[in-house]
Parts: sequence; structure tokens; C-alpha cells
Amino acid sequence: MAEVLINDVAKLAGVSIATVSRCINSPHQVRPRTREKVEKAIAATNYSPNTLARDFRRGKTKMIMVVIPGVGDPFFTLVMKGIRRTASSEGYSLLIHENVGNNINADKINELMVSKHADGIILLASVSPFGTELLSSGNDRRIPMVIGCELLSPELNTLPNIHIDNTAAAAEATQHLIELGHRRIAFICGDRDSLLTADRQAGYQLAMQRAKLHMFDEWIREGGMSIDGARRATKELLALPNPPTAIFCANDEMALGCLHELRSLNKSVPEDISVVGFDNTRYAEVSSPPLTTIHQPAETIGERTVHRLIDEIGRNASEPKESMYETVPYELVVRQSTAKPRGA
Amino acid sequence: MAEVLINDVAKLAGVSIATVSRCINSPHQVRPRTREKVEKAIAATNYSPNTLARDFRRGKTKMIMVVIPGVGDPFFTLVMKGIRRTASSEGYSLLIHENVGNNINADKINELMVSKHADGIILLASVSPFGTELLSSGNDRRIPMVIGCELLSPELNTLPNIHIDNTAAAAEATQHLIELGHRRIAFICGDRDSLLTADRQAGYQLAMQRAKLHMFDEWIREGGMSIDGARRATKELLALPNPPTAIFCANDEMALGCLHELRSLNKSVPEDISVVGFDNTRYAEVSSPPLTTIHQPAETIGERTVHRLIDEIGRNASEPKESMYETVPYELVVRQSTAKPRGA
DNA sequence: TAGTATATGTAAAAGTTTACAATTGTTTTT
DNA sequence: AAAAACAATTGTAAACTTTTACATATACTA
Repeated sequence: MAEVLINDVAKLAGVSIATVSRCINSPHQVRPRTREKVEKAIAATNYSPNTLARDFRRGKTKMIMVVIPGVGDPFFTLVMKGIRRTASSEGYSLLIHENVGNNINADKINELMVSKHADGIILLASVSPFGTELLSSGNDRRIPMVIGCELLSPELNTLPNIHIDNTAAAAEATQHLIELGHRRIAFICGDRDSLLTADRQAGYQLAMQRAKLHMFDEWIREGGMSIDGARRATKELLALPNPPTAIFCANDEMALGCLHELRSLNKSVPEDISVVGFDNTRYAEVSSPPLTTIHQPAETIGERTVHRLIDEIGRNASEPKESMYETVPYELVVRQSTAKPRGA
Repeated sequence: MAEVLINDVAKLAGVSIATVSRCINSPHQVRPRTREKVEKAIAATNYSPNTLARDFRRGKTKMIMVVIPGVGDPFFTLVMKGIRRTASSEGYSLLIHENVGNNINADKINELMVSKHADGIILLASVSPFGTELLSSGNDRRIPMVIGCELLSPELNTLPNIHIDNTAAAAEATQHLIELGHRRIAFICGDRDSLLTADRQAGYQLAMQRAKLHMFDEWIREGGMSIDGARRATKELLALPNPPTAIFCANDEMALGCLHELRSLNKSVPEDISVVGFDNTRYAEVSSPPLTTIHQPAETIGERTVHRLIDEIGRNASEPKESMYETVPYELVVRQSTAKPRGA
């Protein structure tokens, strides 16, 4: 049986295609008696509108594309939860695009052009200033876009974003270790060129400087935001002649890897070494020991990005933009992975 | 500046829109000299085709929709990795739809009708027979579909699927515990109506029966595939007058929750209680203790589902289907969460 | 019955691809 | 070297399916 079109329904119901269309899209406009006929015909033919044609005609898809670095990351999973809930209640579907590389750049743009299928884009992935420029300004066709979790340098950033103050949060986490009496504190960052963790690194350095603690270059190591990367980094840190007594990881995922590596090295946490994570994912609580970490209101961030994006979609290109930056609160959560250093 | 259309490019380049279209879609068909002119015009106008119009016209979107239960689940994340890699190399984009409820049913169908935007669907989510019927046969418009990880009862299942033998795997895991000397073995299942874990439960029961071990009803508890659900289930199991000496969880996620709850209850694993998971996600290795679990070739499953789906998309409705079921191998991975029971 | 409000129909429009026709360029034949 | 035959390139116009502005027809009110 061939594809059933609106035409077939119209014929069967003995009305025009316009009426069928109205029955589907604004039923109140059509007389109950007619509506019934049409609905019967729709049921009989098992018709459902071609959404591709509909969206093409309307110029809207009611879809939001989310660009995310690693669908598996438990933190972004939480953000996604907020995004999904909000999008759904606002009548939007989600198109998820995993950005495997580190940056959105010119090469990715074609890929993203799938976005004609989307009314707007939420970028949770790490964004290069280069890419942003191209995406936002250069293009004649304004693609509504919002950045989540990350703050670009203001002079480059023309996009709204929702985020915590990563620098302040990282400083607070570091400060927590300092207050416990730690002096030799290491930092495991994400990728070197990731803006997301650069801010956290800045916070680490800020706290260290404020406390007048010396930082050795080899205390800052790259963990690539992954369990395995962090294990490698931890092994290297522990191999130093004078290893740190505390390790601050730029996310929980890496803290988990750190914890595991320390266990393999027969170090106990927090007795021998303290570990701090970042994000407060659900694994932070069930790890052993449970992780001291920075809690981000992930779901809220997700929710806000969607609302902000919907504003952006509705906004006429000529209207003024609302305030660009929205900061949400974070919180240091102290659990059992941190304690005073030995002999302090 | 208004949206730039193919027309604008054509005018600027002094050719017809057909030529511009060909430059983009089959460049070899157009004379190099002309092509250059057109490419210059495209660059000058910053034109990019409206994919919505294109896909509508073509009747193909080169998108695959993946229905997944919980984007955060580490196992499905691995499957997604295989899906993404394969889809990408075959020129497909991914549309991810999280199916929060437990089953795809009639109500979800409208939601899924977004699928006109997709050339086919991969179902990793738990599927109700009811939903399947509606999706596959009743509809005049055949939607290419493949099921991953799950096997429906054959008489209802008209869809191809890729999966391990869940029953045999679960039996092997249970058998492992039995061989260690355990007699009182509990099972934490997913949702009661989940087909995915029903097979695993059958395997557990099979192994117990083969060993002539008695199973008490209260040894089978619902953990909802989540960390928290498993913690609750574990607490209940340990509160029994004669608690089990081993717990088999239907996935690693629940095993993690189980492990954590046992720690809170001051039980050591594996000395006091053995724990087995299922899936072999990356957290299985770094948990403490590392988990004995069933390894599923998750990426391979993802890869195969995509290939199978692409076959299905290309297949003419009249052509005969290829074999429906594809079974991939699993493997029991023994780590440190299982040991002989005390005094055995 | 006229006047108004409501319901329906007609036809254009959305932006691209592509079958087919027309043109240009190239080779072969005389 | 010119004509004929053929191949390669380009253009014209239809098609894809729906929504919706506008026009027309019907039902309702005074």
C-alpha cells in the first residue's frame, strides 16, 4: 500500500485538504460534524502528516540540537535531564550531537548544518573562539544558540550562556584543601585547550597564590576528563620525588580514576592523600571513599539553557538581546575523600 | 540580510539553479570552469542549502533515530559509541530520543513520528510487544527499525535485533557463584515488566534449578536499573532473617549501588558477600572492589545495529528480510567482588 | 431578508532536486 | 575541412507535501 497523503484523507472524507489540515492543526476552526468525518477518515487511512513537509513549509521544526562532549559523561547526563524535561514541556524534541573532538571549529560547521533541522542549538561542548565567531556572526542566517556550563572570554563571546563561576568554585575547592593543612596540592586538568577546565585551573592557581604556596609545573597534569587519563596522571604524580598530599581533579570522572589508581598504588584516601572532584555526579556519592566535590546545579543549568534558547528563537533579529551571562550557584560538598595531611 | 537561496547564487554566478544544485550534489557533472564560478558565488554569498527543503524533496534525511532508556546509562553509552562511529562513517547523523518510561507504546508513537525526520529507528529501549506491533505492521508506511540488546518473544517480534544470549549469560554468572560454593543467591532485577532483564532473571532461575537450589521469592527484588533502587533492594535483602551470601545484579549500575549499600552496612565484599554485575561498563573496573560481571561487546552491538538498519533502509519492502536474529558473544569477567562464602 | 459570522474551498507558496529538453562541445567520417 | 554523430554540459519546469491567505459558500442573527 502506498504512502497515504492528506489528499487521500480529504477524498475519503469528502472535504478539501485545507479542512483536513485544519482538523489537525486548529480543530476549533472546523465544524464538529465535519471534524468527525475527517477524524474518521484519518483513522481509517491511518494517516499521519509528513513532518518533513510540514516543518519545511512552516520553517520551524520544534527541535533543539544539543552539542555535547561525550554522551556518557555523568555530569552532562544530568544537564541533559534538565534539558530534556524542559524541552519536552515546551513542546520541543531533542537532537543530540556528540562532539567527539575538543572544539567546534570551521570543519564542524557543515556537520552542524544539519541544524536546519533544528530551530536552535545548545552548546555544552567545549567551544573554540574560532568556531564561535563563524557560527554566530559571520553567518547571514542567525542560528539561535546558547552555551551551557562554559564561559568564553567576553570579547569573543557573542552568545548567551548559563554557567557557574568555575574559577571561584575551583578556588573554593582548593581553599578547602589548604585549610585542612595541605601544602603540596596537584591539579589534574582536562584537555589543555579546553576552556571549560581552564577556568577551573585558574581558580586552583588563584587559591594557591593567595595562600602563597609554590606551584611546580609538574603538579598540573592533563587527564583528558577521562578515568584512564586521570589514572595515568595520578601515577605520574605519585612517581615524583616529593609527591603531592592532595589532588584536585577538574571533574568527578577523573577523581574516580585517581581514586582507583591510588588504590592500586596502595595509598589510602584520605589518610595518605586527599582527593577532590568537581561536578558532584551520582558516582561521587557511591565511590569509595565518597568524594568531596563541587556541586553544580546541573539540571537547573539544563533548564535555563532551554528557556534562554527559546527566548532566542522567538526573538526578532532586530530586538536587543537580553543580558548575556547567567550565573547559577555552586556548592562545595565535603565527603570522606579529604582530610588533614599526615602529621598535620 | 535576508536568507540567501540557491536562486541568489545562480544569479550571481550567471547560471541556472540546476547547475548550482549539481555543483553541490554531483560536482563531476559540471564543467570545471562553470564549477569555479559557482563555487565563488557560493563563497561570496555564504550560501548553504536548506537541508529541510532538500531532505523533504529527496525523501531521505540521512538521519537515524536512536531510542535509548536513559542517556546516562554507562552501558548504553558504550553501545552509542559503536552506533555513532558506524553511523558517522556511513554518512548518517544521529537523533537521540530518550525513552524515559519503560515501554514504547501507542502513546509514544506520535512522539516518535518525529521520525519522518529519520530514515530509520534503532530501539535500545525496552519495548512492549504492544508498541512493536503498532510500529511495525499496522502502519502502512514501513519504518525501518532494528532492536538492540533485547530479544522479544519470537511470535511477536517482527523486527531484526542484535543481542547477546542474556539468559545463557545470566546462567553462567549464577553458575560462577554456585561453583564458588554459594547456596543462598539473590537476584536484583530491573523493572518487573522489562523484557531486557526478564531474560536475565530466567538465566538466574535456570542455573539455580540446575543446581537444585531453592529460591525464595524474597530473593528476587526490583532495583529499577538504578543505583538508588539497588541500594534499597540490598538493604531489604540484608534485613532478611537468613540473608543471601551472594547477590547477582542485572546490571553494573545496580551492582555499584549494591556495593555501596553493603559498605554502609559494614559488610565487606567479597569476604561477607559476593556481588556480580552485568554489562562490564567502565565503572565495573574502577569500583572497589572491582566487579565480577558479564562483558557485553557493546560497541559491536552498536555497530551491528547500524549496519542492519542501513540494510533495512535500503531494502525494498517487497524483498525478503534477511535473518532476524543476530547473536553476539558475551564473556564472564571474574574480578574481586566474588569469592567463596565464609566457611566454604 | 439583509447582514454578519463561521466554515470551507482554491490555489499559491515554501526551497530544493531531477527528468527531460535544449544547447554546446568534441570526435568521427567523408 | 565540413558535416554528422555523439557526448558532455546546461537550462526549464515539474515535483515533493504541507500550510495558509484569500475568496467563496454556508449557517446564523436580527
